[in-house]
Amino acid sequence: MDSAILKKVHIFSGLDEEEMEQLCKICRVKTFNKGDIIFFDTEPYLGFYITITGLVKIYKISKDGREHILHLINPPNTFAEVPLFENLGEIHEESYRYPANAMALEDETRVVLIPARQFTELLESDTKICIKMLSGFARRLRHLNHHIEELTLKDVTKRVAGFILTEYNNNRDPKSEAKQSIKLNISKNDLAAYLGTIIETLSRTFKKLQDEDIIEVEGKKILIKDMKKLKEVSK
Amino acid sequence: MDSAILKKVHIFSGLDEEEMEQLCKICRVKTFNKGDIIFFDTEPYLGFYITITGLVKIYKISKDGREHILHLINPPNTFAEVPLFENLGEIHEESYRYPANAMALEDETRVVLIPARQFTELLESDTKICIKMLSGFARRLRHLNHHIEELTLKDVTKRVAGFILTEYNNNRDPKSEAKQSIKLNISKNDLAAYLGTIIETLSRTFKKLQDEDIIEVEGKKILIKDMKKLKEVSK
DNA sequence: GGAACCCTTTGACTTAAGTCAAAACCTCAG
DNA sequence: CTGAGGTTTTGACTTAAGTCAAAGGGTTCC
Repeated sequence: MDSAILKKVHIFSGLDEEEMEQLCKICRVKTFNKGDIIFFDTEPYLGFYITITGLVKIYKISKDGREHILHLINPPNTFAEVPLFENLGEIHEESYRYPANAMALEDETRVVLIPARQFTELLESDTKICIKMLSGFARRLRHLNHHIEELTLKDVTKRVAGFILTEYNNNRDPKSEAKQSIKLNISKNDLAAYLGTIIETLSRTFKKLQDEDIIEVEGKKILIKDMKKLKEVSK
Repeated sequence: MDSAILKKVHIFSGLDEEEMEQLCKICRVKTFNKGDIIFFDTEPYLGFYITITGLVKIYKISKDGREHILHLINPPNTFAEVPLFENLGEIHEESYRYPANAMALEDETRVVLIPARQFTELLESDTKICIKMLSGFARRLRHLNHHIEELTLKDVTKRVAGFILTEYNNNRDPKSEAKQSIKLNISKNDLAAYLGTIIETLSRTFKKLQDEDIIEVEGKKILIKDMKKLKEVSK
């Protein structure tokens, strides 16, 4: 596989040519279509993944069938690395499983599998990767803490407003000119599961924000009509 | 300070005598009483902490004054290490703050401050510490994921039951003989904040579980009367 | 074009959990 | 012992959000 892609992945950005080549040798590329399962939480752990194109959701299903999305992984990013370090002894045991489910949300979602054993060896020989990995984990921890804060201390309206704002800040949309808008790349059902609610409530919340002239929803496009009010309502 | 204490901390367990001594030189011990603030989220980041004795809560306050507890840190464990790796460039800037508040929950809570700059240098020279640190982060990530799952997919009753069970499994109580019981080391108010609810709801939930003969609450002691039902109700 | 399908919205209803306020309980200092 | 403080429980009420069911709307594929 092409090493140029791996270079874009944060944790590998410090590797030299030789290390890169070694890495390329051990990893396998897979392509998925929308709705395909990358792994279930019942499968033995093989290693972690890197997204190259497309979108991946990491999610759990409750006993009564409700789904909650823990992460949405955009390329180029890693997922399922946590088990690598969790119980250093048990990692090669058959009973060691993935901690959640992963599904491709777009067609042509391409991911790279980095097998656990080989990668661990690479890690042990390179502090730089370790520190990059630590920084990746740190960011994810921050994100999860933020997510918990949102879920426990804020109601759905605040969460929706907050989501629109971070989404807007993350991709100061080059496509839609100077317009203050965002484009959802996931279904509303998935968005609801990510925000810890259900689609009906999400729908009503959008309507409420629309009635108050704060946003305007046209399918997957959300126009921010009153940034000040939106910020106010998200707090 | 005494290096024997630091050795018990997981991430330092692999250090040799010399490294240990170096570490001891740079760190500072502080003692707090119940209710004392260790740091606010408004303070500039100095470094991370290790608990030696006592109990520490890491928490956030919402705009309307509600509190949510992100972690309860028992000795010997670290906290506030995440900022170390988050934005490697900005760490020494004055504007770099702690991400949440930390408060001692018991008298004689002793913690060690490990200053950021010196520790980073140590890290760069030692893969073993890095990997230990990674494993610590991994465990915390797992914990947070689990916490999110609980908060979004389960109601308060299930969360309370789940809390009792994990608490019971974590300290198969040597003090109370063969009895199936746990002892809360935090106030019910704090427990409520940790479970993402409020004290009234927690109180009612305890009562409900009591009425169903599943547990018995006597102040800070909780007796498990029907383990099977408790497990059932936690799912 | 239209049938089949999925995704989303809307409405009516239920329920879990939060709010507010008062009472009960606990414990510790004087 | 007593009273002031905090903590916990209880009760009556409100409300946000979930459930269930039906109707719209848009896409795709023969």
